[in-house]
Amino acid sequence: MGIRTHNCGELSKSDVKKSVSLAGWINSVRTHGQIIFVDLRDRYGKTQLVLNDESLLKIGKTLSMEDVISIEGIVSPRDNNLINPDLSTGHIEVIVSSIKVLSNAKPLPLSIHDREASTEEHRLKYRYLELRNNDLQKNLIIRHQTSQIVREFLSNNNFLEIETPVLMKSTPEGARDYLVPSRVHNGQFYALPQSPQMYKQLFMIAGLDRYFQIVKCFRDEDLRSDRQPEFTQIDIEMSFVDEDDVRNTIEKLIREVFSKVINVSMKKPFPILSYYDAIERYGTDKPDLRFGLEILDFKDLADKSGFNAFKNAEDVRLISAPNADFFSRKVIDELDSYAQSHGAKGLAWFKVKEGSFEGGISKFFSDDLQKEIINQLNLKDDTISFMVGDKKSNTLNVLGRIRNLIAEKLELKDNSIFEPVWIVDFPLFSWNEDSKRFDSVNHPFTAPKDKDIDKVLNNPEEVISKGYDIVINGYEVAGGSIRIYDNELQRNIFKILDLNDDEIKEKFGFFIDALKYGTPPHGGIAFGLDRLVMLLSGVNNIRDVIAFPKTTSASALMEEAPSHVSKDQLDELGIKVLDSEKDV
RNA sequence: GGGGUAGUAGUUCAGUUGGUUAGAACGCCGGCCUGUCAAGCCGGAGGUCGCGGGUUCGAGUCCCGUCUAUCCCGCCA
Repeated sequence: MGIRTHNCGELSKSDVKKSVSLAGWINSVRTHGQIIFVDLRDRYGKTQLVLNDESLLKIGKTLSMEDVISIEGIVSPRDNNLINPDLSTGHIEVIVSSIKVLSNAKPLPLSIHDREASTEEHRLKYRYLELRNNDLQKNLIIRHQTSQIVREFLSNNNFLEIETPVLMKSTPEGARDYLVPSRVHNGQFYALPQSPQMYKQLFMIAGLDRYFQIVKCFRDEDLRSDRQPEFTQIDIEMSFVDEDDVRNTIEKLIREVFSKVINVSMKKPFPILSYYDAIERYGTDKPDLRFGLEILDFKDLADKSGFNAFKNAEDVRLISAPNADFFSRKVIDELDSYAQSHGAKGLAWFKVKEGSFEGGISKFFSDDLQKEIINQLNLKDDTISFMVGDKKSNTLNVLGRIRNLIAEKLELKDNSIFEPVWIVDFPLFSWNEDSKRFDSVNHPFTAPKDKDIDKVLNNPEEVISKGYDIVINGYEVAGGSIRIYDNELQRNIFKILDLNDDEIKEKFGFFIDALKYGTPPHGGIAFGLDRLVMLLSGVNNIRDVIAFPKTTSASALMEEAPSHVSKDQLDELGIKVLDSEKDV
């Protein structure tokens, strides 16, 4: 017999009397003198071993948690009253005939079965131990399945998976680049890709027609619970398509993934919301549609009240939430300070009870005005309304955030529900007040709507783009656009972005050239695979779907990267480190 | 760069208005135990209270600084 004939999750009643060998980790040992029970664990499950022979008992007593052993034995049925319904193998146990300790384990620096019970610092330092945890393994399995289904679906639809360079040219647009020094060309640097954007468009120019890649991307910016310095994109590009073609293909892909990975069927077709409407109704371009709580315009009604702070404000918005009694003074204060931390001067409120206002700023509204408001905004009894008065961009932004916080507190965010929505009609440019010039909202290769092409040079702020994002439960899961395939239009876009001819040539020369030699209309999209897997796994932290994640300060605690390097290495690269305490 | 939270045994935590020898659970080591399944019972070992300074007769506890992790703002086309 080999080290193992079966794994620890597959033996059942039908295997009774079989002679088997198993191997795995000791999950627990229960000694009873003349009989010892051992739970043996591997990725597939747990199997109960029974030791009841003199020589085996002696070894059994020396076993401790996480030792690795192999055994040989006979599968035996359990009596009805001894069945463990919590185990897939709970109807049987293996009567051990021989046992071999393959490897002893020292006491572990963290608890494998209770991930919450350890600090993140420990979990990341001993990640290989944390990865023994069942939940974490489940997430990685979901990630694997997702990749597999994406590959299968796209391959079946004529997409080619093609690799692109990891060492590429630095283009100081957008995020900060990770740089790699060149030994051969001292003083020069490669950059790690923030995304393979230009390469995939070049594939279309090359006539490869449909491309995809599951690919690492790198951005040297500060991190968040859903951001890592290196992350994975499902990168997709197609030729001879318009926005509908891309959206239809991608919707099919998303439906396939959710249905095959977690058996969820999504609505058909996905709703489409314009950027403008998303901001007006939800205060964000990535709205969570699992709940309503839409933001309402309150300016005209507020002006009729005696509340001067609102009369002086450019804009007043209101959001109404159910379950008024839940909102105690304490909860309201918490929401208020959250609003203020995001730039609101304050968060006004009143409750609606039996047809009239109560608490907060109620006294500034006459009885007649209260009735008018309740009717016009359709405010229900037993609700609470929150209001912010400020510049329009602020009222919407703050209430958009308050909307999410309220939904969390009222537990309206059900992780088993998935509400996808396309966000479209983004502006092409946004004015950057700091640098006094226009930036691309998406990236500089995004095409404007055909009807807006004439406005590009004269009224850039009015131009709408052919961009689209897919948002699920408030997460931006994918974003993309139809690209510019006209050399002249691309040059004009660069002009609006305030890049002069020399800069264009220096940064994008090869790309502008490529557009001259016959470029098909094309467009694509890129998914954040990590965020997609977060949704599928029902976790809200990106580290839970990555095998070896970095910390918030972009360190790898296990292998201690980044690290100092030897002077010889630096000399070869022509690099001198300034103000460093240790150069090794 | 800014703000919040956390750091005490191998692990997770408790530790009162500053006061004797810093406790508990799990794990580890030893013993008992033939039906447990997070087994149970008895005993034992195990501590630079993140690090550095200060106040004090006396600091895990108060003050200052610093490091690390985490959440958020800025940032992330």
